[in-house]
Amino acid sequence: MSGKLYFSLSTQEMKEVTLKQIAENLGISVTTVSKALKDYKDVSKETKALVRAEAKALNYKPNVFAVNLRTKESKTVGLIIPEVGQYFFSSVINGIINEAEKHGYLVIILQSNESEELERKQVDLLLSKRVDGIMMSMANTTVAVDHISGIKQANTPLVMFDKISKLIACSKVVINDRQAAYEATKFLIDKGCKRIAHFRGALLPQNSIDRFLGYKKALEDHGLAFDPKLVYICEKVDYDDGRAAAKKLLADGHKIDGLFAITDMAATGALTVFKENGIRVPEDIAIMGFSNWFLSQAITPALSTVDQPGYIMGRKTFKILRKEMKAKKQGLAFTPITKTLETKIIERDSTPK
Amino acid sequence: MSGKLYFSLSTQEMKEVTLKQIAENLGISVTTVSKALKDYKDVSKETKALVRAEAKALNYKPNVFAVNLRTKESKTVGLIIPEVGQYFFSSVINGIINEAEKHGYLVIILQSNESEELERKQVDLLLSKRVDGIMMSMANTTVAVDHISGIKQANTPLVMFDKISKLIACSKVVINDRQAAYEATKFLIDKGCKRIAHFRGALLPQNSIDRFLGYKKALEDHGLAFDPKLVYICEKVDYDDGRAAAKKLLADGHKIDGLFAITDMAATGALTVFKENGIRVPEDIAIMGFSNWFLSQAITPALSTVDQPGYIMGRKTFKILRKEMKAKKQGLAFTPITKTLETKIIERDSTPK
DNA sequence: TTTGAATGCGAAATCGTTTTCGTTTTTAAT
DNA sequence: ATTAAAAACGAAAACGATTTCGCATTCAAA
Repeated sequence: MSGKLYFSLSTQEMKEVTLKQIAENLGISVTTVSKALKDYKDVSKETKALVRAEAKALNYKPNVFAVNLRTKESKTVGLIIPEVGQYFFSSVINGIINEAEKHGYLVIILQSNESEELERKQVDLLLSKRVDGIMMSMANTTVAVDHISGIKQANTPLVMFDKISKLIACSKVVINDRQAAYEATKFLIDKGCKRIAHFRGALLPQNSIDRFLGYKKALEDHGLAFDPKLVYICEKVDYDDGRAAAKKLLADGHKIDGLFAITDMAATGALTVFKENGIRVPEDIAIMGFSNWFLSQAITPALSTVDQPGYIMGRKTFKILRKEMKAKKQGLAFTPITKTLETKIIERDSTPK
Repeated sequence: MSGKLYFSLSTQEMKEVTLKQIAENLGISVTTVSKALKDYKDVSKETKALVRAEAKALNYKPNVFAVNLRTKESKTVGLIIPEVGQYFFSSVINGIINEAEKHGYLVIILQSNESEELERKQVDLLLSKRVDGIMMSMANTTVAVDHISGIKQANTPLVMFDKISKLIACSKVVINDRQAAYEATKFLIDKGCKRIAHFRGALLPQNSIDRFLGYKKALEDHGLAFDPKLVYICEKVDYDDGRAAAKKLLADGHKIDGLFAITDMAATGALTVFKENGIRVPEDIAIMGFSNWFLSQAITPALSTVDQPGYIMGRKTFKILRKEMKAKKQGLAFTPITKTLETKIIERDSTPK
């Protein structure tokens, strides 16, 4: 496999193929070459054919850097999420990437790791990269949102999803967290639960608040007393948080017969703790999760939960962003759209039949 | 909140701040402004201060499109993986993004969905976007690899990880799948297993082959007969595949006392099927998974497995890519590096003590 | 044959930075 | 006062594509 056997130009000396190159080869102007490739009507059929053939022969690829500069767009969009590793977000990413690719857009992904400071940096980064649009779901810790309104001020299309801020006037794709939580809690009540605990998320994010409010309202609407002592906070809403909260609940000596956890992960954590303590699920305590995480059916007992359509949310988010980018390009005004996606209760074995 | 209360320029009329703008305001040349901002030594302290102040005042941000065109680099790298949703890959992504951001690089993520055709398109896309480098893990179905060697031919730095091809001369970050599988199997043997089944991955990917070979070798080295009938294929190596394979194994009537599955997901699927059929784990059948997926400790019994360091793999992958990008920039030659990461056995409850 | 409109092509200006070379000015040395 | 060296600045040419004009042809109609 000696290198000498192969025809190869040193990478140093091989020049990129440019419009100029093609023009020279054909003895015509760069202008005409450009127009021919873009199918302008003031170029003859014959010339077009010639140019295309030559372009193909030389394997011409337009220099995006130059195109970007001229057209002022990059066909690239940015996405800021708290964490790639959270299953819900990875399914959103999935939807976004697939939809974006379909329309020739590439996606730059950044994660805030739930930090407002990082989130700010990332907005700056994306803006300075001059992406054509930004999609984001806020970090839990974000309180001030001026960096987000900064996106709009920079005249960059923006769509928020899942963790949104009511203070920002932009398009949004969400679920009705309050209603979904209400229904999940009501589902437990309908199954006969009388004392239902809630593992909520951090204090700040809107959906954490909304799910809590839905839970509370459901209790009140059905004649059950709301007891703030039965509400535990899961900062990171993950498995370990769920375990910790469950241990605390047990240590506090509260007698409950139902639990509504803000995520399937937290619910799973609680489930294992209950099992370890000889508490039967669903006989002693019924559990409702939230998200329909793909493995909630794999644990024992399989988790009843609320289906939160991440993939669809991702696709919808990009679709709306694209609308806004299009409008901007055409100099048209764009009125923000808010899309609320449907959720539905998934009944499995962690709630009584 | 009437708009009239605010000072605001219509987005149409507000011009971007450019070097020219600053130069005019200060009555100096664009050249000097550019140099001042880049801290050239042939600009006086005073002028630099002036320029910086003005730049700050106008909130000047360099136009990356122009910078890209001049410098021929985008400070953006591409990443192609089979699926974002697979936990192992999402932890790799995590490592890559964090490391990249640290050095001012942004990451464009594309997923092949295990399709060679898509993978080809994506390589093309990334190349035409002129990313500074590419990181990739191959799709299961990829056989021809000319599109991958095309990356090197385009003189674009490339690092492959996890699912690599031996046919490509590029840097690689991997684990020793064969050895890890050998150790996992040996672990089962040491626990007393005599008839060990293997749920392998698809036929093509190298790591699927290697894990199978490690399994086989371990059997042979320890006086156990290798029985091809005990090897089942899990095409997508996920939960459902694991369930399907386990059902098939049971239906085939094979008596086994151990199972080594190619992923924790497949192992979990098998585990649930065994439990459903009254088979005790680990008493009747011991199970070893692979990857140390974060929830393998949440299922019952907690899964013994092989820890595969995804996050570290991601970081290392980007680090090597950066070395290569640096070398290219300086016109230096670069010799591909292959880094093999350590794995380790994690003992939990799906194997006997 | 002349006029008018099509039709086909290209020169040149942009997009906003970077960088190479000069040119000018200042400073230090003789 | 003269000269050499150093310091500070700018003109202009890239980078590669897009697009607006204007200038030639060609062709059909009168």
